[in-house]
Amino acid sequence: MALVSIKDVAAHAGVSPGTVSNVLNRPGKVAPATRERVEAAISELGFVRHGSASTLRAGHSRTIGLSVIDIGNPFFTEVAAGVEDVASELGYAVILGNSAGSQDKEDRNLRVLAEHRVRGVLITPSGEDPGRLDRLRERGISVVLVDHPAHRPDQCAVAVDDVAGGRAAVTHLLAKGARSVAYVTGPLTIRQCVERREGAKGAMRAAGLDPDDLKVAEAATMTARAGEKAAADLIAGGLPEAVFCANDLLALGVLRALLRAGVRVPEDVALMGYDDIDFAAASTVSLSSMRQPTYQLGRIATELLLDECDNPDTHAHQHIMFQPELIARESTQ
Amino acid sequence: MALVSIKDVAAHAGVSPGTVSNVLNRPGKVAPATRERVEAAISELGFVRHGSASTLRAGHSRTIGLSVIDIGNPFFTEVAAGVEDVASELGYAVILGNSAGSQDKEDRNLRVLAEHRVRGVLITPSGEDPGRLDRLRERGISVVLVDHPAHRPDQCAVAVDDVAGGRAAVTHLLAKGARSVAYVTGPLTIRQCVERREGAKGAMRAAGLDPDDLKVAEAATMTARAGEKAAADLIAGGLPEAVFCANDLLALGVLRALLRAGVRVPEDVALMGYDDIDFAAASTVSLSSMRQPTYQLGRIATELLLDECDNPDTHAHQHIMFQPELIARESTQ
DNA sequence: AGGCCGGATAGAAACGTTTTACTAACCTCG
DNA sequence: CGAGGTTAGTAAAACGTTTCTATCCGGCCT
Repeated sequence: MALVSIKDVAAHAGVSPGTVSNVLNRPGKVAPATRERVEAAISELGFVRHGSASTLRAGHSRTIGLSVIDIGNPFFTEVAAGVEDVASELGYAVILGNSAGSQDKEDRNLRVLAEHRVRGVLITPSGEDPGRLDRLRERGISVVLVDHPAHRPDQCAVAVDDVAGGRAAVTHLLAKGARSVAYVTGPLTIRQCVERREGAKGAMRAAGLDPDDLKVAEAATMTARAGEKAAADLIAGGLPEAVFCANDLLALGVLRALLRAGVRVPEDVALMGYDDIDFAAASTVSLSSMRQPTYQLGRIATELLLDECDNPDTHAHQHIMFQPELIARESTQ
Repeated sequence: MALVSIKDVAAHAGVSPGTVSNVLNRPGKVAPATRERVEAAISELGFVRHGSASTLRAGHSRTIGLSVIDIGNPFFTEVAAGVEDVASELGYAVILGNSAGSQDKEDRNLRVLAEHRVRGVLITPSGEDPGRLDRLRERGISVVLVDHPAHRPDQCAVAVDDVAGGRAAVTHLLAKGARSVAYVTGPLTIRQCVERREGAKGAMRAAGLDPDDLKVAEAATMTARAGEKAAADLIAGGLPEAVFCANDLLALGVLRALLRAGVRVPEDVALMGYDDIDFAAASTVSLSSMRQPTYQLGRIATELLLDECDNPDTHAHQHIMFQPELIARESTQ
């Protein structure tokens, strides 16, 4: 169990521990001959640097945190893939936190990240409490918001315009002839849900309809199962001509419930999702959706975060806002 | 930036640092009055323990590693959700590694985990080289295999019987009347792909067919896109009466390509996937599949790992093998 | 030739915990 | 009433790095 330390390497190579450290961190500062000797010793002894000791002394780690709302949602999975790719390219480890929509769980996760002295945190916040994130910043942990606009100017954020997305979706539904529209949403504590609703209302207003006629059905979670339940309520309460869902998971659930109830899509009810996850195109009735640059969201957020960490002087905070893209498929033919 | 340390807390509470440490780690060992004083100081000063210092001194961390083959695959996502839930319940952080099917990337990830002195590693190995895992064990890092049988007796593993799964799937296809079967697989470096193929051949043998008549199409990755490509080859080479895919992602791709080519499923070709991801039931033609206890796989593997870490004396290594379950849907009607 | 300079390395301190003696005070009981 | 045991807390060492300062040495300049 007595693992080989930098001292053992030093002894084996006939140099001081400081020199080994230099080989590891500033190879330029050490004479080629010595460097080779040390490198030989390292591989001979199978030395692996003790990350905690390094973090402790250096004051910062090569680890970042990623906190998402639902790791089961392909949207976040794809974000995570982008994050993981960049982090791994730059030698950073990623600690994953799944808030499952609960502020408590998110707080617990952030605490764990703080204890680990992560270099920075990528987060899609579940609520609207910037205070907790400010506390991280006070501790020297950079924060980049993912799929969320910036809370403050001196902060990076990568987002997609959800109001525009909601507007485009419902405009599309109305253009297909629908006069009554329902909005199946996740918890209205989630910003994305609220903004997509505002966009939807805007579209109705623009079409000369009363935005308050948008029938809103709030599901407890943004999952297919919750979508099925919401659709049942919708069916019971009288069906609209079109349904806009806050994400594709909900939409797939709604679709399943509608078809089971003998409702034809899109003939009886037009249906739109959001996110354009891979499975939207493959579903029973292929699903119209709003596409977002998901993988890019993860990549860019991570690049911004690591730039902020590694080049604090030259780093310029950025607020990036992508525009979503409408993908029309069978469900709104 | 000078964060508050255990010494500051000690000074503020009028005790020694050792006592603060005891409050943190063995609250029973310190008198209630003192404990309260220390706890007050902790929250007053906003103290957060420095995980690296703790890891360094204590010799072990409260972090585990999770290395999967493809975080974009809902199968692994669900495993990850199970892992994350258990870890978070027990106060462990999870470092995520995505090997993307590459041994190199997996090696890099394992190295990062070793540097972090993680307590243990959960891994679905991409190849068949137990040596690298043994090296982790030599460094005192427990390893639990996920969705993979044990390499050795003194090791925990949680797996699902892939041979049985392949056999059940093809038996089902043959029972539906198919005489010719194709197997669309991912890289044959992946054990699951090989074993499901063996099961498939076994089913053919049992039905009095020549197992070598199983037409095997190997896709480069286990994604829907690769499945589409494989299906194109299949169509070009003459269609079998049934197609068995090594996972649902491939199957969804095959389905898409077949339908686009005007092939009816299941009338012209019966189709089976594997994993029973949520989207299998929602696809254009709902997909028959082999269900695995995915979330449980993650939960149980993590419980075994943390038991091995926290109770090394009483821990009994276990090799758990689940049986998959056939879910018949439209695609094999 | 003596002083100086700069490059290469050694040596030691420090990072924030945990843990191992160790002490002091108090109790118990013969 | 004192020996022995228990409890509560202290002080100091240790974990494995990084980093700062100091030292050494060879060569160059005047």
